[in-house]
Amino acid sequence: MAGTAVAGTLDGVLDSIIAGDCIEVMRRLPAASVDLVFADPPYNLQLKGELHRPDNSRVEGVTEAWDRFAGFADYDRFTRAWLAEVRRILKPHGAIWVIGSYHNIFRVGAALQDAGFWILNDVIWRKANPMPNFRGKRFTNAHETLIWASREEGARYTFHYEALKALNDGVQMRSDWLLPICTGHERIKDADGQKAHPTQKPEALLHRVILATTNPGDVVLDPFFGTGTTGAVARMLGRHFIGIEREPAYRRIAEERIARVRPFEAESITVQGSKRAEPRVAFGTLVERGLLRPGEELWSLGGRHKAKVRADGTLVGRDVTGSIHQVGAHLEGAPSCNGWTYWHFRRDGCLIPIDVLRQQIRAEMAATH
Amino acid sequence: MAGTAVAGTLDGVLDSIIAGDCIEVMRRLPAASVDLVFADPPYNLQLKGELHRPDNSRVEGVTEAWDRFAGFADYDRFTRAWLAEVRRILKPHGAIWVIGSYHNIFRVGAALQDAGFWILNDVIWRKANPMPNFRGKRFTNAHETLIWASREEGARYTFHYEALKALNDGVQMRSDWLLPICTGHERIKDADGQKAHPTQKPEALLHRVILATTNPGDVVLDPFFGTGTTGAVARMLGRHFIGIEREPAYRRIAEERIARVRPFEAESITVQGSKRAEPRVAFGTLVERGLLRPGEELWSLGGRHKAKVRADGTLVGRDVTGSIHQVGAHLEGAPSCNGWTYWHFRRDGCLIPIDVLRQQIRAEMAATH
DNA sequence: CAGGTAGATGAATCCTACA
DNA sequence: CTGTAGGATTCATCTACCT
Repeated sequence: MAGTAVAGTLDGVLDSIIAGDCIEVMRRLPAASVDLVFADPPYNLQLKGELHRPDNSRVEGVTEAWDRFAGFADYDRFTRAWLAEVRRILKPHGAIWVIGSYHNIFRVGAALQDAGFWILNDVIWRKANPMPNFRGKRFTNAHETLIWASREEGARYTFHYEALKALNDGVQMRSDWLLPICTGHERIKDADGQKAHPTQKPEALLHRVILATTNPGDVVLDPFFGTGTTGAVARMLGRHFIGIEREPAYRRIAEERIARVRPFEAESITVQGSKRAEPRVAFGTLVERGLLRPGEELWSLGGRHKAKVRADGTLVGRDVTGSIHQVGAHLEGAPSCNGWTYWHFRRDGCLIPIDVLRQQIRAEMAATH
Repeated sequence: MAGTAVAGTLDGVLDSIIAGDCIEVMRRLPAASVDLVFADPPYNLQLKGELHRPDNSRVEGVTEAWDRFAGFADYDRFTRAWLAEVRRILKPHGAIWVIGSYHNIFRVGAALQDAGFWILNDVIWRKANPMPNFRGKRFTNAHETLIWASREEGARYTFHYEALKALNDGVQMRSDWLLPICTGHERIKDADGQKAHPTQKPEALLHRVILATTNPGDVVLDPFFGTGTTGAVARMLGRHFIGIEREPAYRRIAEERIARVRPFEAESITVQGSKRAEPRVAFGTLVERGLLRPGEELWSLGGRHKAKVRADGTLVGRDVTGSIHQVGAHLEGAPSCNGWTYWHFRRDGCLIPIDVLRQQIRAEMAATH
């Protein structure tokens, strides 16, 4: 399946994985020959020591040599070099997607703009099940960023607006996508049962990208092919792919994986819409949005108890502080308490359950789903 | 309310709006004097076919290609200049938030890193009610990006982890925040009923930023103050603010707006505390005070291991002697161990964590304080 | 087989006071 | 400054195994 580059045409490399460094390989590919590039470059994570979960198990970080750079300047040189080759081999109406995290995406985005690409959207992959922040020192890093750009300003590009709208229950697809990370059977393991690649992307992500921004028969090139998610999904969806990958182990896995793919089957499969029953609303949200004021008093069901709202969404009652549920339970001497129906706020002399405010927020959220 | 900068201290500018260009104004402010900077810089770039310089003057009479290059270079110079001043006036343990869209955020992020700031998170503001993409040519641009960065790698920074967790109904706050855009009564209109500022940010967004990353009494500076959302929320939450704004019309609106703000009472802005902040209690204290007797046996979590208390507050286990943490870690073969939750003592046939005794000591300490 | 529980794991820039 | 040691810290999901 490994192919050889041929000047002028893509004969011999279509639907194959080319061995080698992506910059050198792309140099041998003909100009203006590729419809879409999907790139998942090294993130330059700069991990220092070890990290342990609260249960003392060790977190397996990305320690591979391919993610090590001397510094930002080194990383920038690398980025600008591969982007220049991408721009050369892209057709005039072609486009690029790049995925990254805060470690690298700002540098990639600036380099894209400097190279003359024209950003069409940045898209947020919201991870349904991200790894938590174990030490409680930052926000859960729960997303990654994709940039979608055309070859230059004003260039035509492919975008299947209606298909994406259909995929999104009939409303316009937004720039934030909720998708689970790649786990379970989809995650490729090696002979030892260890993950074969540290950063395998979910097929659902590539499904959406390729469906939205290519036509059947188009050529999709991935310069950091890894275990071949891009190739597998391209093949499923009836697109051609070209993979470039340095590591023989990754190439072998990708080849076997793609050989098992049955094209067109995916098109008949309805997409997975992860529907949540009732979106959870934090009580703190009511405070943040000004529906309740910090310092405002809430009355219990029956009016026997009072508590004061704090800015972080906790309550202060007599001798007790905590969530609306905790404070309610404590004041009632009950094992548990539904704070949403227990607590009431006063408006125009009437006591109104705070659950009314939750319904209001849910209505807004439903509009965005 | 407009203040005058004073070398060495912030006297005279605290809780005021300074007129002028933010770079020049910051130059007159003392170094290492500000706890937090929140910046909503101009996006600047090629909106509706017009090109603006950072000072908002129109760029005219240049070719498009030259324009674009000049545009980015100009914007970068401007960005790096104001970031350099921010870095100078920030306290060593201070931090910065910047908000932007794909037009500018990649350049800002790269400039932050180049200036030596250390990115802690990028945070996605998911707009509950974004403007749809009317032409159906792209994804609905439904988010903006914020970058949170400390002054340099390894610097301490303020983060009220527990408060944010409380605000999010007891689970860790993620990096994607769903909040409505600024509309309705919150949106400030001018005499004509037109919106007074094109990009007024919602107070809920600032509420979360300021609550999470400052302490009451801290100084929050906003170099692109606009109609003063940062100042209004800072005042509500018992923080000081410094605004910098060029446009007299915006300054006037902001002053009136902030004058109307009623700060929340002090009790309501104290947030859920962290265990880290509680006074340290030595295990030996429990022995000294007779809560545990020398020679008494402790059982591990799960009951598999035993150890004996010594008079000096160390433990003796199988083949090991040391602190409650060291002995626990050794017996479990773990890199570390919290002895307070690991070890249990026996009372009336029940195993009780020794942490209960620590709570008892802390309560006594609080009462006598 | 259904149902419940325990264990594993994911692109991570993940501590800090005190000697 | 560095080194040492106290002790604080996790969510959603999938697999394996047990009753």
